[in-house]
Amino acid sequence: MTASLLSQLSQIVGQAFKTVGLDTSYGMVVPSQRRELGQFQCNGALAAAKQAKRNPREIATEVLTELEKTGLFSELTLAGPGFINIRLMDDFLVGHISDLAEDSYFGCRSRHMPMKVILDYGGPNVAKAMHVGHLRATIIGESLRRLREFMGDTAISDVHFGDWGLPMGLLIREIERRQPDLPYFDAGFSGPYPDNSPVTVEELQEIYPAASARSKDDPAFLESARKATFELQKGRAGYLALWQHMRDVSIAETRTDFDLLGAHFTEWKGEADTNDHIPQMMDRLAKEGYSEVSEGAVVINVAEESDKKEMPPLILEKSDGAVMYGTTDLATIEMRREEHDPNAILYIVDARQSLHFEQVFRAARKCNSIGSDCRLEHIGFGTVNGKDGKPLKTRDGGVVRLRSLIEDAIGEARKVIAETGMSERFDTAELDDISTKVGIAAIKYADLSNQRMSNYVFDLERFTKFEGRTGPYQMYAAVRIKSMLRKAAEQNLTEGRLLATHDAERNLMLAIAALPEAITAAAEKNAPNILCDHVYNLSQEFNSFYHECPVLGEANLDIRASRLCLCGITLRQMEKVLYILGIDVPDRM
RNA sequence: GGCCCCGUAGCUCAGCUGGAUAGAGCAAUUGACUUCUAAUCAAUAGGUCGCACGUUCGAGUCGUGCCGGGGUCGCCA
Repeated sequence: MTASLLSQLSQIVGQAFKTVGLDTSYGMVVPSQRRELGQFQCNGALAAAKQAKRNPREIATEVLTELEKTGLFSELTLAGPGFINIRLMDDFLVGHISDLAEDSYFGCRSRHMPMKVILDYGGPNVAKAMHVGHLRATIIGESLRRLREFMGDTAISDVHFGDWGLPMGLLIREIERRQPDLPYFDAGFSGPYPDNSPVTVEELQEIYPAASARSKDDPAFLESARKATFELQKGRAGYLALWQHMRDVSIAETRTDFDLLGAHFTEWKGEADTNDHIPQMMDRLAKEGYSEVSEGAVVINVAEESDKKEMPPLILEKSDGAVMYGTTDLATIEMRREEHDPNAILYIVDARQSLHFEQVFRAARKCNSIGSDCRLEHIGFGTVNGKDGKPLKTRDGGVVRLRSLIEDAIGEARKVIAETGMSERFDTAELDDISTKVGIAAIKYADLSNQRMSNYVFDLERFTKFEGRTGPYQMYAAVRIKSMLRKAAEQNLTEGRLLATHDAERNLMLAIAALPEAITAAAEKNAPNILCDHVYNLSQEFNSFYHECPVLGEANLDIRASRLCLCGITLRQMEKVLYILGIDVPDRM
């Protein structure tokens, strides 16, 4: 496996520092901020000077002398207070890219210790249509899952269905209020219950808001819903049967959304799956003295002496006997430990739930629900806002459904595609396919390219402009390569040994070589926007290359074969990174 | 009020462990299509990095304090 270009260079420069009596860590090399001065730079002489109390330029000069001996660099200069600017010999660069071409992971796995990671994202709820709030969780979560797989980790993704709290009681009572004759509410009914759901998912989506509203101005109704929730959790047969129906139709509905967004889950578990585990967990926590009764509820005190902020206890059992999502979250951690023994559990959930997760994580540590070697991390994200800067709403103030968001994007894409005159070239089926891919890519790239924690403005017109920093721009670059390679194949042209004959080629190679650092940084910070930056640079360098360097029409056969090879590796990397971002590239557009 | 997140070009946003002249995209201006897809490329212009102190040879980046926006703070998820 090939080490990344930067790590190789850092090692070489580090060795030079060592030779002149300084620590190798000063040899860290980064891409140059000023391309006209070099391809890479090392600022270590400044830091070393501080430490050794010496003149930085003096140190840099000594290092330069060592580096010149290697014969790997075509240009080495000392600039400013002690910056070392570096340009590589073409052979070195070309050799490195040739090595990468042999590695389907472009050197990204070379220093990574594979681990087992559980990603918890998506988080749809029974009866509620998926809405804007689920967009980021799904897009970011899926991207992080693909990133993990790319790095060689075992990635387990769990949709963690919201199917066990008070909303279930509200639904049961509201349905009973409307259809009291259904057998589910008759405690004496001995079954069997009907095979078909008494409610459709569309009905549920109307019933839930109605029930929720009713609970707010009818305390008796709320009370009865609490009781129903409790009874459901205790296993009342009729309620369970009705719940199962509601859950089934809701899951079926969410699958459509997840399919559209390309989200893949290895597990379709939910809060309810913890129900059998909860009693023994509660027993243990009580017996070992972790939980206590406070104001009629069973809680775990998670405040610590050193806390500057207020830290409310985690409530495991409400005074009415029902459990809460903190309870199921804690139980889920224990069950995941037993089933998977993961190295990390990542929760891709709205940043507003950070307090909740801090409570749960503290409780899990305190109660030894999970080993200290397992990372627990809340990967929060900001809200999706409208043009007014406030969370996105429909015109009449309602919740924006995820489906309509996606459909709007595809519609917008279709419109722009029609304007380009593409309808002349492709048939309806292909146009549909391209519109879908473009629309989804527009949404995803716009979402992922923002820093996770920031809120962003959802502006379809801007996302689908197809100019500049958008998903479609990247797709377009990839499609151009595909088209060229197709033509090359038709003409029986073949790839050949890589050469560097033009700066546009060198710059493209440098962009390709930068992937490992982008992958590492993206994984460390759980930040897909770093990959968006990378693929954007790659597309830009390719487009420059495309304009300046003819490929198929190149007269020199060695250069032509080399350029074909470079196009091939560019496309392979582009498609891989776009795949991690969840973006599919059509063959033509 | 406590705590968390955000504040960078007219707009939308990047900025890695503190380094040279703070970067992209959109919008504006100018050039490049008989040419491998112009959904592209090349160039110009645009800035008191919210404010003030502090640490440092050096701060958008680190520390403290303010200001502005958003979020959150015990039986919803």
